Amino acid sequence: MPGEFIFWDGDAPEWFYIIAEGRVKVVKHSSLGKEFIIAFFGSGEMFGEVAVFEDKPYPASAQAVAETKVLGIKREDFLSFLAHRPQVALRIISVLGGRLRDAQSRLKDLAGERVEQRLAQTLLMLSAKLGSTLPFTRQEIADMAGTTTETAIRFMSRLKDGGIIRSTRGKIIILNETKLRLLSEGPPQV
Amino acid sequence: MPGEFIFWDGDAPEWFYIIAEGRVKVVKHSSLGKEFIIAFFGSGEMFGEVAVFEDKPYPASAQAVAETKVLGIKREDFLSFLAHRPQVALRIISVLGGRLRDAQSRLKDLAGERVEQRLAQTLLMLSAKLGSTLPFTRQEIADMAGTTTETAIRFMSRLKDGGIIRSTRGKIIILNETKLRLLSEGPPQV
DNA sequence: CTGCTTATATGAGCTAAATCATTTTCGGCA
DNA sequence: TGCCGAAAATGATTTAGCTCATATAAGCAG
Repeated sequence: MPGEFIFWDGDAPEWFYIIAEGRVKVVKHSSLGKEFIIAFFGSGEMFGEVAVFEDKPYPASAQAVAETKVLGIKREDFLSFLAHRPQVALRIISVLGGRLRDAQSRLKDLAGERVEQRLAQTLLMLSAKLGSTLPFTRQEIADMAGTTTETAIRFMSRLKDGGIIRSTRGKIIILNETKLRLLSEGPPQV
Repeated sequence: MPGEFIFWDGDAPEWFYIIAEGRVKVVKHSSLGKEFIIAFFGSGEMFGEVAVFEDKPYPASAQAVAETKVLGIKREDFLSFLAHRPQVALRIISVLGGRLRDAQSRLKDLAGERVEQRLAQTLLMLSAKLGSTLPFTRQEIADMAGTTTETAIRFMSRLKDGGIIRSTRGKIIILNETKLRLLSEGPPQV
């Protein structure tokens, strides 16, 4: 069900999940309860692996966004399966590597770039994954970029005025990826 | 040699590295050239894996900090070695998982916590890895926490006054981890 | 159609932290 | 021993973006 939690930050990692259908967001909360969206996952993607492979509590919570069906695999079953399937293991290494790369790139952005660029980056990242129509509210975008809803709204309004995006409630359509990329690359250099 | 680069952001990933001796930092630069330190690695640790497993350019640069000896393994050699060593592959999955967990936790901090907490977090993370004596300048700490040198210095001065740390040039000794942990967990809740 | 909820929009301060500027301290080395 | 470059310290000022407050609009249920 939408809004339903699949696991909570801190739970013991019994299961490892693959999404059969629907969409899941993985979130962490700051000390003041502010939500930060680590990632969205869709059909065919796995999540909860970090906890499973390390046998430590889930480091974040997973929440269904749409009507979602997930496939849960028991930790031990999966590990023993993997032990005899080096090719699958390599595949997983590659997926983890990709996620690590993403995370590190976002780290740099959060640490060193300003909100506008982070927001632009976030939109680009999403469009690379999902295409030019993004089913997200400004609030969700803000929670991914590490800013506030108001700031995200203001930025998006400017993008709209500039003809870079179009949008309806809860949906953003990217019209001009090139311009967006320019914005993401820094202040209009003098 | 100290300062020497082992690879640069954007290079093709020929090699995968293990540190025989010394210390290496992995850094990324923001659009304005500001440095962000993704991680420090010491003896026995591997780096450069992300690029190797995905066969994409290195997403960051690696720079020797001290006199350092690294062991380079050719990408293909390592991959074919792994294909027959599921146990090693599992081990690598676990290392990557740990790094991903770290990165995501830092993401949340950068997005949602204030500098003081991020700095405290950074010190705690380092001390968990290296013990209570940390061989870093305030500048390096700042570059890891995503803040400025001045802000890091001011914070450290306060920690010193509070008896939480002691320090000599280029070195920080944590005296009271408990208090530091309190600081990292948020504003002195009312 | 009518109301109700949630998203989007916009203005006006306010504040944490960056920036800029100077000064002091430290440690290695000529 | 005294000099020099890097690290640390500290003050003054500025500003990006957060907060708070209020308003409009869009979708959905009854």
